[in-house]
Amino acid sequence: MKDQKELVREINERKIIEAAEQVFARYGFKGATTDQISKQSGLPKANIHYYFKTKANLYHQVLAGILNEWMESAQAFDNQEEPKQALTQYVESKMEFSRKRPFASKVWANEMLHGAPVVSEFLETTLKNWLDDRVQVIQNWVESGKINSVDPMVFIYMIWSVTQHYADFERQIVLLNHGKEFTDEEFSEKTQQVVNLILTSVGV
Amino acid sequence: MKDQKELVREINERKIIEAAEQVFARYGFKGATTDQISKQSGLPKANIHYYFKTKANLYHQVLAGILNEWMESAQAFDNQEEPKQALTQYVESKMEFSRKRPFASKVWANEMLHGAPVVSEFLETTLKNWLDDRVQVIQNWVESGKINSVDPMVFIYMIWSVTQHYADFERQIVLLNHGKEFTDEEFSEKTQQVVNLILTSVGV
DNA sequence: GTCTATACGTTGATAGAC
DNA sequence: GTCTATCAACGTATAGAC
Repeated sequence: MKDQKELVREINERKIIEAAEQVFARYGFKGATTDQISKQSGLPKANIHYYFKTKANLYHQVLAGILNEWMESAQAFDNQEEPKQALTQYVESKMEFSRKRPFASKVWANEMLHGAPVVSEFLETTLKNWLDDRVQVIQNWVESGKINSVDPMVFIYMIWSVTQHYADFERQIVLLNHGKEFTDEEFSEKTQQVVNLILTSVGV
Repeated sequence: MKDQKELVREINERKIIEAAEQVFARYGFKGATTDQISKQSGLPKANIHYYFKTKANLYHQVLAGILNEWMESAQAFDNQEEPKQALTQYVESKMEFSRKRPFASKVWANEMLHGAPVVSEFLETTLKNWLDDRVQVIQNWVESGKINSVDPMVFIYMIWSVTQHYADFERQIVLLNHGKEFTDEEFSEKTQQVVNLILTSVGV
């Protein structure tokens, strides 16, 4: 059984991580201040340090949570055998992630942009392994004539960049759309367009 | 005639702007320090302030330079009438920009990621106008049956995101490539793959 | 576990000699 | 125009009362 203190700890840690993710997304690691995170979370600044010791450690934990979600969405690639179904499901899953978790995507993009100082090891191991498997899947599709001949890495990077663009460059997209955000319906239409472009690009 | 002092000023301002672009790309606006910029430029810190007054002003000027280049590369879209030539030239031009000016691309991406606090006005005016014209060109291609039916904005965002990915996510790409950077030849092959995918995606 | 007050380091910016 | 020395502001982190 969890006692009350553990429960309080869990709730507060979650509040702080959610607040931190937003503030890191908006201002970057250095640009974010513990004061902003405390105000966003509704808890006093000293408590941030009580629960997470340092700002750097808090950032690590925010990224760890994002990595988990990243890998979950990656599994959408595997639930189908045929390229059309697998790719459709994967692209839709990536677009949904951009829609639902724009802060997470931005924190990730920011980390990459600045040289992945924290997640390098994850990229070289877990993600590299995931990628090698997927490259093989795509290679098999090519060899069995199910999709056009294509460099699998270039193709995967296209999927990543196009889908993540809707989160990371959200502000640019809004400003180029008369300052209006997409409705759910509009975003759903954009998603279908993206799926079509990606499927067509490899002849599916 | 320029006297010697003006010449010194020009040379030093250029040195500082180039240094600043690199440091801002690596660490973001807040993460970059004037001390790092001074060391990178080879000039003492006080001179940064002598020439540019404030760090914020220096950042503005770095972005202004990038905007100019952005628009220049944008013109590659107009030099050809037919979709195949126009798109090929534009995508190659964007890929070349990512290759030659990765720091510029990263500073731009960082600015977008954090809500475009400095370049919002440019986006809403100059870039919006450019975009509207290009949307019309693509719409005409669709209506004359030269390319598949497609949402022009989705298509343009695909071109932007895919090409810029090679600069902005450079570190991720290197880490997923056994830590090896692309040679010029490899990058040229990737460029051709990207061109093919984008042309094929709209049936060209 | 919560929170106020504060110490300490870092960094943007300037003064003033050359 | 150049550069060293220094200041003032800010932000992380902690001490210690409750």
